[in-house]
Order: sequence, then structure tokens, then C-alpha cells
Amino acid sequence: MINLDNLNPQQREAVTTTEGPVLVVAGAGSGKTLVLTYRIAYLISLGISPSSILALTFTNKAASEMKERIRKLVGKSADYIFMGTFHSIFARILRHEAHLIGYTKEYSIYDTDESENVIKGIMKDFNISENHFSPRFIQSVISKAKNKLISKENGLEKFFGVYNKKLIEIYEEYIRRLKNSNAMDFDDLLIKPIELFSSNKEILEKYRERFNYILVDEYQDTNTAQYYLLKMLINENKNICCVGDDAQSIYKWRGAEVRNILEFNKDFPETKIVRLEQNYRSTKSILAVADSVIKNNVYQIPKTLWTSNEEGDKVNIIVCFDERDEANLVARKITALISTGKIRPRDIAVLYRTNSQSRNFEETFLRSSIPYIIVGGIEFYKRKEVKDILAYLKLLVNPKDDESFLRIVNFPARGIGDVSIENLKLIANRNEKSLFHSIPDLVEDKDVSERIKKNFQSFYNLISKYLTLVHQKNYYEVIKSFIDEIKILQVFKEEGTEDGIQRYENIIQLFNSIQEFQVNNPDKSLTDYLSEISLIADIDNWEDRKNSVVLMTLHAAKGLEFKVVFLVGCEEGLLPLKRDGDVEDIEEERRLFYVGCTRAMKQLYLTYARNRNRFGNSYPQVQSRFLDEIDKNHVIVEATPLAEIYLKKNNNYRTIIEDDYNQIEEIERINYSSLNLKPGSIVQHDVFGKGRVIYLEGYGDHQKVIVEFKSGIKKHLMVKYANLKVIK
DNA sequence: GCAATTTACTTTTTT
DNA sequence: AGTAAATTGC
Repeated sequence: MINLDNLNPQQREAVTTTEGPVLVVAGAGSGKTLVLTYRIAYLISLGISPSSILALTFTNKAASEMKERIRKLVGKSADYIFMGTFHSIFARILRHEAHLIGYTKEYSIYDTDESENVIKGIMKDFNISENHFSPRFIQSVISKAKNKLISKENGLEKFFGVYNKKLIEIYEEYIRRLKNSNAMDFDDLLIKPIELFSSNKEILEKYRERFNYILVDEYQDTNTAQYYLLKMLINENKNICCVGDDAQSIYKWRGAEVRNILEFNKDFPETKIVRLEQNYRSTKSILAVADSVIKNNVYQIPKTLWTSNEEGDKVNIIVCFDERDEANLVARKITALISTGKIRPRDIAVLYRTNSQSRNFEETFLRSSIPYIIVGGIEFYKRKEVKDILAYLKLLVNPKDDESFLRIVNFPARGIGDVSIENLKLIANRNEKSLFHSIPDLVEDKDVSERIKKNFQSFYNLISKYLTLVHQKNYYEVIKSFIDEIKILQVFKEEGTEDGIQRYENIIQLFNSIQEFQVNNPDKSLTDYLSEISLIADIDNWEDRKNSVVLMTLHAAKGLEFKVVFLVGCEEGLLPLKRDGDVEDIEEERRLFYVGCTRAMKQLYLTYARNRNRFGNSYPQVQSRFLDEIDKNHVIVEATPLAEIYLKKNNNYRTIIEDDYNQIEEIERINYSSLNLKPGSIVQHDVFGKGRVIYLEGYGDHQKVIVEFKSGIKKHLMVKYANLKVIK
């Protein structure tokens, strides 16, 4: 039996109430992951088969970490639990059952970009101007309709609004094209199982029987499709346990329905509700600050989160001059924190609303030699060269994949231009075939020039040659010789530019990841590899083994904790974010702010800039309303020296130029230098004895001093290595 | 059909 | 300001 001694009574109740519906309303830092982990381990220790447990998490990272923890409690049987994100679990199920809904198990998964490209193609063919509707907008509207399960039969026209006629045309063609390409988008991974289960009751029954225990993490961020899937899958035993916190619902924009958690007990009248209200993570100050802000939300489950942790340091609100000053300030604070020896780089997170904010910090941290890692932004698998290779691989396992076909048919260049491709599209459309399978038809065509025919035919032969080979057990070797044959690596190598080398290396890295996957998953196929990497999130790739400060968006930070958190850019328009012509959802932005604050264990810094650069222009900023809402008993407000000048000069901020920066940075370096060295400080050196600092330069690891020792010798020293002690 | 130059667009957040 | 798309020139 699992030892439950380190759980509190509520946590224990959530773990041991194994039968019937359970809703765990788990406040930030209240041990939600602990409960899920122990609940699963507990179930297994009762003799319940791990393969009858379905655990749905929000990220792959959460799933693999939880699995690891369960493995420590119950051993290898943890491997048989069905655990993963909604998308990855149902992608897997769909691979098995694809033939029942007119797909093959090699179906492609289209990401948002690929969906958007399909829509662009449709709009071009339908002669719909992109000025009127942006493809991106249409993609997002279609996606929302799909994950809200709105179909033509139930209100699609109304949902699409004024321009519904054209949108519906595009929508229907989009669905048709994906089907023809044997491809699914992210929403299909949730919708197709619903279709499958509705039309194949015996299949549904199979899974209902198998998954006798269902657990859902981050339930507040499930959407309608996910909710409906759960309702279908829950069998008559109703052993479902959902864990979540309505105050941390931050994915409404992606279709998440807070109602799922708010009305859980309406869906399951006999629900046992367990509230976890003791926070084990943060200091009293941090919790008080977070609470004073979130209580301004009207639409929420009332709860009182409390902690027996210490009062802790006050929360710091720091006014900065602009985003550069903000980054400098954070860098200085981090340097000072690290130099105390009590905080490691990996204990620190810098959280922001938008990915674009990372750049400043990246540049500054580089200069200050602060080790850092950025989660998100331009992720590896989204790089152009990587996507090119992946498109080849997708086409090899699924030759009907028109998107992938279009991406690589003329890359590297093989004399197949736009005109020829348009021609092929016409033939494909006429015969209702995929582009690849239409090549033979094009070759038959009398009107096509011999040169074009030859080019198409050799491409066709190339792909055909590898179509079956790629299903071999050792697909890695097949891919390697395929890539050799298309000479794509040479293209990048020959470029000779730094960019080309980087791309070359990225492809090599991709190869390594394929090889690694093949070795680690001997019973999986290339299709599985492609599927898994399509569903990887930025956060999944972050290994916290590295001792680096981590920079990420507030969204990515959900579920994580750090000793020290810098929540930056607390400005109106940025947090809460406002986009032109968009009505911001203040309550969701407030929850986002709340999520940010509650990541912090010991220290929380909230910063904002008086001026911020946007699209190359500097705009004056107003501090976030969330800062106004904070209970001021728990904060210290300060300003950087540059911001002080700004305040004094009263709006005449344009006079602050490079010189001011350099001056101020010099002053601040001294103030924040690791040993608190100042010119004039008296120091002790192991060899040279006592001396006086007469010059100081740089900070952090790069800090240099000139010390005049009692003997009269002046020495240039690196503070990092000199082992100085400050006497005065 | 490709390279160089100009223009347009971007900054929500992501499976 | 930085990047991707579009247009021009060869």
C-alpha cells in the first residue's frame, strides 16, 4: 500500500475517493500534482490495472514528469498507464481506428501554419481577396467552430456572422481538402474521435470498458470537444477525477470553457468536491498580493487560499525607464541574487505576456553573462529547413498529403515552377486525386512539354522508390539515404553563410532526434515519430537540468514554480494585453497575472516600463491596473535611477540618450556589484593584504577592479578570481 | 526561374 | 526594428 502520511486530510480524501466522480478544486501551489500522482499510484496499489487508467494532462512535459514520479512509487507498471495530452492520446487512438472513418493510419497532422496554407490555397482558387479576410483570421474562426462542435447543422451560419456565405464555402472546402490529403488539424484530433465513437458504438464500448478510471489535469482549460469526449468515454461507474483551478483558466481564447469546471457537479450530480486551499509554495506576502488582485474577478468560485509559510520578503514593484532599462535592472538583480550563493540561476524565472519581450532580456543576459534559456519563440520543429525535411517524410508516409507535396516539390529546385504546379492542381482537381497521384495523369497529357514531364516523372520516381522502404523497421537508414539522394544538405552547405551552416546543423540535429527515437522506441514507426513531434509544445523541450535562468510566457509557466519570479512588462495594453480593434478579456488577463505571481516561492518582482518600443517607435506606458489593485501592505515600490530622471524631468524623456544610459549603468553596476564594491572600498587580498579600490569596471563575472595595496602596488584584478573580502 | 531589392506586416497567448 | 512576403530585374 502507498504511504499517504505526507498528504493533508483533503489531499488524502482526493486520493482515496477512487469510485464515482470527484472534482478537486486545487488552488495554486496546493499540491495538485502530488494528488494526481498519489491517486494513480494508489489505484495501482489497490490492484487496478494500469492500462485501465486514462490520465489526461495539459502538456507532454506534465505527463512524462508525472509518469516518472508514479514509477518511483509503484515501479515499472506505471509504463502501462494511458497518460498524455488529449491530443496525443486521441491521435494514438485514431491511428488504430483511422480506417473506420476513411483515413489511413499514416494520416498527417497539420499544424496551424499548414492549416493556414490550405486556407490560402482555397482563397486563391475561389478568388477571395486576402485583403477582405485574412487567412489567419479564417483559420482561427474555423478552429473555434470546430472545437466548439459547431457544425453546419447547428448554427455555423450564425457563428460565422455577416460573411457566413463565403466563410461556409471556405470551411467546407477546407474540410474536403484535409480529408483528401489524409490529414487532420489539431481540432480534428478531438473531433474525429467523437465522429468515430458516434458512428461505431462497439468501438466506443471498447474504450469505455478499457478506461475505467479517468483523470483530467488542468480541467479549467478543457474545451467543448474535450468535454464531450470525456462525457462519451465515462462508463457507468463514472470514475472520473478532474483537477483544476478556475482562477488559473487562461486558454479561453483557444476555446477553453471555464463552465466545465464551474458546472462539473451539474454534469455529475453525485460529485464529491474536494477543495485544496492550503498553499505550500509561496510566502504570505506573495499570496496576499496575488489574492488582492484575483479577488477583483467577478466570475469565479469563491475560495480562500492560505499558507502556513513565513511572511517572507515584500513583493517588489519596480518602475523602469524603458524596456532596455527593465532588462538591465532584472540582470542586475539576478546577478546580485546569484552572488549571494543562496539562489541558483535555475531558481529564477522571467515571465512575460508576449514572446517578443524576450529579445531585450536575451541581449542583456548575454552581455551580463547570465546563463539563460528561452522557452518558446521560434521552436526547433518550426524552422524552415526542419519543416522542409519533415514535409518530405510526411509525403513518404502519406503521399496524399498535398500541403507537404507543395512545400517540397520544387525544393531543392528541380525545374517545377508555379505554372506547372497550377497545371497539376487542375488535373488533380478534375480527377479528385491528390497532387502526387496526379503526376501520372499529367505525364499522359499531350499539351505538357517534354521537359516538364521529365522533371515531374523523376520526382515521382524518387518518391515512389522510397514509399515502401520508409515503412521498414530501420527507417532511419532509409531516410538518410533518401536525404543523400535529394542533396538537400549540400544546398545548405554550399551556401557557406553562417545561416546555411546553422541550417545544416539543424538538419543533422533532426536526424539525431529521429535516430534516437528509433532506438528508444523499437516498436514504433516513422509515422509515430512524425505524430509525436507535431504535438510537442515548447515547454516540453525544456530540461530544467540545465542551471539557467528561464525566460518564458505566462502561459508556458502554468504549473511551474520558481524561488524567484520576475513578472515583467506590467503595463496597460501589455498585461492586460490589448490589441488594436480587440476587446480585451480583462478577467482572463487578470488570471494570467495571478498565474504569474503564484509561480513564485520566495521572491516576486513586478516590473514595468514608462516607455516601450513597439514596431520601432517608443510609446509612453501606464502601469497595469493589476498593480493598482495590489494590497500595498505587502509591497515596496522603487524606481531605477533612469526612471527617477524621467520622473524629475517630467515627461521630457526624449532628452535621455546614450550618455545617460552609460552613466547610469555605471552607477548601477557599482550599486549592484556582487561584493558591493565601491571606489574607495577597503578590501583584503590573500596575497597582497589590505588595499583600497581606486577603479571599478563591469559587473558580474566580468567585473574588474584596480586596487591600490598598502605596499603601494596597484593591481588590476578580476573580482571573480581575486577572492577579495570587503572590509569597509 | 532565380537573386536582389522593396514592401508589408508584426506582438497575443498554443495543442 | 526585424522579418517575411512580394515585386522587380536579370
